[in-house]
Amino acid sequence: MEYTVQKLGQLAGISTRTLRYYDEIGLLKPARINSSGYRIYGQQEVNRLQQILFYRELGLHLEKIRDIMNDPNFDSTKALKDHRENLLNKKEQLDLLIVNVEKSIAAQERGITMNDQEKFEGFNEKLIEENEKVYGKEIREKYGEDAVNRSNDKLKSMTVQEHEELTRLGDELYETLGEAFKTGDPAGVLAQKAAELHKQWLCFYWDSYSREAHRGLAQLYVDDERFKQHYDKSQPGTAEFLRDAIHVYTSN
Amino acid sequence: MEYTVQKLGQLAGISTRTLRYYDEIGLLKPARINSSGYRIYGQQEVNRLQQILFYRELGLHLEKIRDIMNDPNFDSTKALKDHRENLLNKKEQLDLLIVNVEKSIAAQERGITMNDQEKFEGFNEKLIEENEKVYGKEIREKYGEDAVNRSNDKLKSMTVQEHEELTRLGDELYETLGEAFKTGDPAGVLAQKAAELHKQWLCFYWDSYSREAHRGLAQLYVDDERFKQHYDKSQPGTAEFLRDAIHVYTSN
DNA sequence: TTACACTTTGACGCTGCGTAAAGGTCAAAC
DNA sequence: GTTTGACCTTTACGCAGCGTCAAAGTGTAA
Repeated sequence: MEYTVQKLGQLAGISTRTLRYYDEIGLLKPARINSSGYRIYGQQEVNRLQQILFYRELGLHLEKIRDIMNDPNFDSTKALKDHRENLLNKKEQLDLLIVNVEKSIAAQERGITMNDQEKFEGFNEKLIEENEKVYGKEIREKYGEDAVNRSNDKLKSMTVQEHEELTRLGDELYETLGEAFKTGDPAGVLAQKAAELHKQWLCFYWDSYSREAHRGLAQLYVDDERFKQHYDKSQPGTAEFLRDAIHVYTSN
Repeated sequence: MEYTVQKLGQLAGISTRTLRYYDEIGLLKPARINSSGYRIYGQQEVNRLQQILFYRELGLHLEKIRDIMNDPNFDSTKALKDHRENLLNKKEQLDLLIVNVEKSIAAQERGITMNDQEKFEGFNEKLIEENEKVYGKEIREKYGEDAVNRSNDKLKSMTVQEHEELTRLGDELYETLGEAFKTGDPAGVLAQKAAELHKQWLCFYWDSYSREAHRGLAQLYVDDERFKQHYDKSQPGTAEFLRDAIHVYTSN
């Protein structure tokens, strides 16, 4: 039985392009070329193609398949075992990924519903009002009217995405800070990471950053009972710890 | 704080090429370009890059990320949920693949160790001897000396790969035949597939195929007790079933 | 001034084909 | 004999996400 590209393609359920490609890379050469240049495949090639597709379904790269099929000395069992290792690694990574994606979804759902634009637009306003009511006076005294106004403007003009990121950053800071606190070392890697995150978080509100202002705010967190309560919520002493970490951070 | 490509790359742990690519596709544009054409990134870009890398780690395509980040109305929770679906599908496929790879490894290990070339080289000889001893006389009588010799030559010159394929084909035939037998219909899809597999299996031994010879062999399977025992091993009546299936197969 | 590290744009390469484009071939129908 | 229409051929771009030259300009320290 002899086959042209299309017939063989139909038999095997693959495209003619695939067959020409396999010829090109030397994976499956036709039995012969007829006088018009047509590729002609025979029974052996059908068998070989079956074997190729078998390995392909197992997810092996074509180059690997070619190695296996061209060299009879090639240890195909070992190749399959290696391949299984790869797949298991992939699976592990994939599982991790899925867990992370689910965490992210949960984090987003714990927060605001992001696509509810109406609610959101009101939300920023409310956040500012709240801010004003609670901390407005002190901050205005400490940093001046202009800075606070600029900060509020920045908050108002924030997009949903930026706001989402801010929330995420806040969460990450909170978590990192919690971990860092357990180490007890404000100069440690984790604590310094927390300080860096805090800086980034700040940069959402401030249009200019200075070490002094950063330190000052850190001190405020300790001095002001309301800030302190926020940070000490789960682990008392966290506000002081953050201040110390920021102190170290701003000294470098 | 301002960053050039390399500084930002080091900060984020990515290459400068990646940053230029992200600029090119409009995913992350620098804050400004300096007089010499250098890309200069600011704090906002660092934040945005963090967000980008966050999504990238979750395995989202850059285009998707761009959509999410550029359009504040974009429902990122939905995007993540879609993405989770994709990942779960991938996981399912991957699990299937792993099972198949493991099956294949087991199948290979049930058979001969393929990379033991020495053993194998002897193996073909022994297979022929065995063949000769058991069936040689009848087959020679039925099909003539030449055909048998050609068949034996073919067997001897077989590569490890071809032999492996032959074994696999035999296994597949055996399984398919078992399934087909349960249906009880020699003209059914499964039985016809078994007949086709049997033909392919034959083509390893025969250098020319004819329907008549195929039928003749099928009849031999029923008439000869030793062949019959081989096929009837697990389900009595299989030899007759195969003969009937081949009869139908060779009539089309 | 020279060396050296850094930057730019431009372009090819990787996998496994899909998808034209531009042109020959073959069998059947007119 | 010719015209369809279904085949076949080679050539080549496109895809994702960069890695990796190459050629040429820029910044800075010795």
